[in-house]
Amino acid sequence: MEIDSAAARIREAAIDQFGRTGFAGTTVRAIAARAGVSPALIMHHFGTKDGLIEHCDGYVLAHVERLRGDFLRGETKIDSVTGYLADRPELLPMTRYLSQALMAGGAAGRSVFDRMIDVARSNLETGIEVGRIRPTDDLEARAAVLAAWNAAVIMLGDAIAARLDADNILDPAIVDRVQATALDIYTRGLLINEESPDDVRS
Amino acid sequence: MEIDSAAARIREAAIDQFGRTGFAGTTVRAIAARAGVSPALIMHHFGTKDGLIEHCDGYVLAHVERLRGDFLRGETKIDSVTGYLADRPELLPMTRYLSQALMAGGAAGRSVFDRMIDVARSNLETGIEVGRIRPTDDLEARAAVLAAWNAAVIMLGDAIAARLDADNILDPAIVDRVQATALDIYTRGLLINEESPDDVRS
DNA sequence: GTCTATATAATGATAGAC
DNA sequence: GTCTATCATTATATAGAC
Repeated sequence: MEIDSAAARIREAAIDQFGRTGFAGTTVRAIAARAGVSPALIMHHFGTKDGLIEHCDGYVLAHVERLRGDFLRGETKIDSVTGYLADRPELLPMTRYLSQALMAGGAAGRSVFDRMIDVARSNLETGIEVGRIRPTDDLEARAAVLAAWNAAVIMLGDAIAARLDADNILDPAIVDRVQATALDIYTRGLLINEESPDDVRS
Repeated sequence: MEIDSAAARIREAAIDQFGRTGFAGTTVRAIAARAGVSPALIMHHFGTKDGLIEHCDGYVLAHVERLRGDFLRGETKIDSVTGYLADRPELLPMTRYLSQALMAGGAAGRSVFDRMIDVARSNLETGIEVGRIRPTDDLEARAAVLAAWNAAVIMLGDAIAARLDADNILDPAIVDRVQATALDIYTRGLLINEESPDDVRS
């Protein structure tokens, strides 16, 4: 599929629109209008609306897996998280898309979340082995909670950003503040003595 | 509105169904079938589908505010979080409903999340004053992140529970494990020295 | 209050021209 | 590959009987 072909424009429009208004809340007409094509062309290329969703699922999944692979193989030079995100504007609509997939309980969302837990667990194990992360009795629960916390920042990104006076969660200033806040808690904890956690929960 | 009146049954069915399949993904027919009434009766009582959503928004919001008020006034005797949840089975569908509202970006979801941040901030301030919580340079960011983390456990509850071999996030065993995990990190932190946080993020 | 029947609009999908 | 025109279905919403 070539760059800027009609099919590619449809896919980009679909990822963006599904990410904004959800799967049930997005019509193929809305996607067609945004892509500047007729609704019929979408059916021509993808068969059905579900076919389009499956295609988007696969595309987004492959894209994030590829970025992750590049990073793991050391092929990505990352000076700062902020700069990394700025160089990849497609990540904002894609994170929104994945949030919707996560909530819809569909195959892609569930697969992504399971993968996030696997990755968190694997990183925890490595970190514990080399002595950089505290051991735990319940590794699976810790991996699930950390994966959920990371997903939360994506899913509630717009609400968090709005509260911190920015447009979206990938705004450089917001990324820095959220990152520093999480790192601070991960490094030094939050509570001074071992009281109830209710104090920080709503 | 009396207990078990048709309007009450419609409301319960609506909260449950909206929570499962989202606002756009839920039809008034599906709600009517679940409540055992005709679709027309829903329109009779609530005018439009949006009217029904607004009613549910207000009902859920008022319910959680009331529970919170009871707790703050010391009128709720809580032996354990597990027992508290077991005594209030309506909280499971309501948390699902609020998750959908949060994702849909609607008034209720946004209002709940803003309120969660306010509560987190207020609790942080109190905790810092009395010396039980470490101070921070960026209280607003910390409050937003903690609120998002708490919301995450609700929004991704089903996926977390499935991964930990349970049916839903309010399962007693899961509540205990998730609670213990969060408390552990809040109390003792996660990282042993001050390395990059990338190791625990996906 | 509650129903059946129906109007009206929007949606996913198809047919066929170019 | 891409369109216009249209179908069949489903959705919200209304009318009016009981």
